[in-house]
Amino acid sequence: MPPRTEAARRGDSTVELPAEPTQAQRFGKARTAQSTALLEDYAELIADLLATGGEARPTDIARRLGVSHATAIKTIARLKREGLATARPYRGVFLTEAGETLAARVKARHRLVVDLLRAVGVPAEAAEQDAEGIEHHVSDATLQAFSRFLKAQR
Amino acid sequence: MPPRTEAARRGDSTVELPAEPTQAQRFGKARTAQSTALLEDYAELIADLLATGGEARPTDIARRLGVSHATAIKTIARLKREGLATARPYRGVFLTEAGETLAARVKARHRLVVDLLRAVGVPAEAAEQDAEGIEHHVSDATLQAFSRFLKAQR
DNA sequence: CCTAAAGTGTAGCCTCGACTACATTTCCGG
DNA sequence: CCGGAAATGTAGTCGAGGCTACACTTTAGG
Repeated sequence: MPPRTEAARRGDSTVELPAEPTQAQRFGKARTAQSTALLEDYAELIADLLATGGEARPTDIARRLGVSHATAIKTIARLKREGLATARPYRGVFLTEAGETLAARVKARHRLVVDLLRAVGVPAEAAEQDAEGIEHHVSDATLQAFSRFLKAQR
Repeated sequence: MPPRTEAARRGDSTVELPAEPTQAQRFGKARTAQSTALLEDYAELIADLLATGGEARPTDIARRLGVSHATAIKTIARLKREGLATARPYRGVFLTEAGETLAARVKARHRLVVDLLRAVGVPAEAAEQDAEGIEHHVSDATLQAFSRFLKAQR
């Protein structure tokens, strides 16, 4: 039936491990998180630009994220498709209710992650850098734990 | 020259923020980390399969990661291109020296991340789940901080 | 007021990572 | 010893997220 691999033919153990659908699910979730990560970053950045500068222009967004303006515009189109932002040609980008909510949640989460990293002794610059990647993979349960931990520290 | 956006025309602040190439770099790094994440997962899993079962077959890898076997095979091809693994048709997958090294590093990092999450009070299941996504974004500096923190705790 | 520069948008191309569908190889069991 | 099931490999497609190149608006400033 199934071909044996070289290793198996060499006479190695070939112990039968009990199924791991769990691990598959974990990887799947991590992959999914990845797909929403970009939208979260955009929402957060747009909210920030609107708050501090009053306007969110594709070029500014592109510069802040380090991508070309064309890429930014395409992603903004995706934000619109997902109902997170509105934008009319040559008139800047704005967030919908849903977009604002997401941005607020993402911002709070970012701060919490950075604070926790700092609390366990991670240097400031590394904390900021790593948080950028980490934040998108932190579940609510973990977030709550972070919050509790920080409260206990102080 | 530059068109003003709707918000700016509405008379909002438009404060001039001093450049942020820093943020762009951070996002860029986070994106790069993402591209190596998959290879790290594969290397770690292959090492695990070889250690516990003596063989690493594309189908097993696919099942453990929750993807189709075609996807697994394509990624294995990429591992070969990157010099991390070797594999001959119908003969199983093996790691090169570089692949083994990577796998060992990834495995140690994974454990450290999980341990730290547990140490700050994250429930076991959430820690395992989140670590799967987080681990790929943890820098060496952060890793060292984690290690120090855990040592101090005990 | 009218032009040119900056910003905006569009089109086309690339790679990755995932999929389905189909072809090929291996080797177990009758 | 050979037929078929399971594993393996190949081809083609898709969307996301990048890019460059080119076309079109807008508006500051002479």
